[in-house]
Amino acid sequence: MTSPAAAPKRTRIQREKRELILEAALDIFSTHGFRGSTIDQIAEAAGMSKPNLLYYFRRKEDIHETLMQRLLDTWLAPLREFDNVGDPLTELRGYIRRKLEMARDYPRESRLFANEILQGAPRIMPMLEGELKQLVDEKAQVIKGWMRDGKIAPTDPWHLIFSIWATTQHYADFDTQVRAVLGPDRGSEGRFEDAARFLEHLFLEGLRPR
Amino acid sequence: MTSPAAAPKRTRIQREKRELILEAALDIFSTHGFRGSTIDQIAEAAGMSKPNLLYYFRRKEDIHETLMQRLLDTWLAPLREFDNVGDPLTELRGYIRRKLEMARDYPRESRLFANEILQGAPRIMPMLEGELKQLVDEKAQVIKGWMRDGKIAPTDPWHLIFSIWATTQHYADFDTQVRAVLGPDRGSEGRFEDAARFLEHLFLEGLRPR
DNA sequence: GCAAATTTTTACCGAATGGACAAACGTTAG
DNA sequence: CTAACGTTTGTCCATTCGGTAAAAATTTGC
Repeated sequence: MTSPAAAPKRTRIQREKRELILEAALDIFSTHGFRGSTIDQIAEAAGMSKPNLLYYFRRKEDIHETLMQRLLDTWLAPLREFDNVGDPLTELRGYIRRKLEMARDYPRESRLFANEILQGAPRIMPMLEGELKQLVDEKAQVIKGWMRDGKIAPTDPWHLIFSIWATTQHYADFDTQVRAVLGPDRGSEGRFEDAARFLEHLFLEGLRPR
Repeated sequence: MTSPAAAPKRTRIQREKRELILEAALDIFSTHGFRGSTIDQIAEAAGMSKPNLLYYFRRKEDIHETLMQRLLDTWLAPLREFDNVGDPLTELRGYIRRKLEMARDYPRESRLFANEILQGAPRIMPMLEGELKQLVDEKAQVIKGWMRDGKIAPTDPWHLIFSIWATTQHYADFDTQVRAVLGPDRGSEGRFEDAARFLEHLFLEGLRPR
């Protein structure tokens, strides 16, 4: 991305306050989107004045950009791990579970990403067409190999990956709807376990009775 | 919702221009969200001046509300249709296909809805907890019946419905990402058919080889 | 064809927003 | 202790935003 030529050399306070701001901004951006969020909102959530915040990040966009860069690093980690070693079905089950855990533990990151994509990915399109596509194509080949070897049913590996993303991230991005439909009876822990069990069944066995 | 006590009695021009505005607003709102969209943007997209637009809709929120009401009517239609008659697996396959067709034919509506949910559903929460929950609970019972009868594998009907929503709407909401990853080789028609074939396989057979 | 009703334009307003700037205040190294 | 540096605050500004008011232009019903 940006060349790390200029070393940032930050003070203790700068490091702490920047973290505070990013934490607050993640809250705000992930629920209101970039344009829907104001610097004032973020500043208030971070417990400081707007000019103070602007001392640490010169522009609103800088905050969003920093957040986005961090997000992408961690976001693709599960897919990178996803490897050829071990039993294919176990590997897939593990990937689904890790993605679901991320939706549970980092819902704001998921929503930040969803917002960006919904708006046409204006800031990360190059990354989607480059790094992401490359990674997905690579993993799709791994899956294709499994299919050729008869280890998993032959079908489209790209759409398989999409469907894993869709089903797991749904629990972060559409959390509001999921909660509203399920009602308050079942706490978030129970919801997570139910979802994990269901998705495992869906991806491994499908719905046709055996 | 709001009592239709006051008959709207609109002129021809009002009917036409309101449609024009709603059409333009759907474009804008679905990609920028409510707060991220401006009246000016919508007015320009509709080919008229801001004050002129405000002659037809007094407030920005009125446009969004009208759009939302229409959306919800058509959005749940496939789930309403989804009935007890006929073979369960056929019924499910039909529902998935209809939802996927909606994602293909009405992606803006899907994104409008996604935006609303992402932001915590501030304007439609009552509908989610009322009408939607009721409908889903009802259909979940139908599915449960099928499971009891051994017509489909026993699993969680609520999460089954979520997973159908997630996988199908993904092709509208994350279209940008899907296109970026698949590349330009395969046109939208091909993408749709691939997705339909894959989802049918996933939901009916799962991935374990037989 | 014309009066009444409807539609469009022009000009404007107050509030919110992203951001600049310098003065005041704290912290820290020597 | 103090000078240098880092941090915070108060004030201000230009722009954009949602929305209003009234005049001008157009359409419609008779």
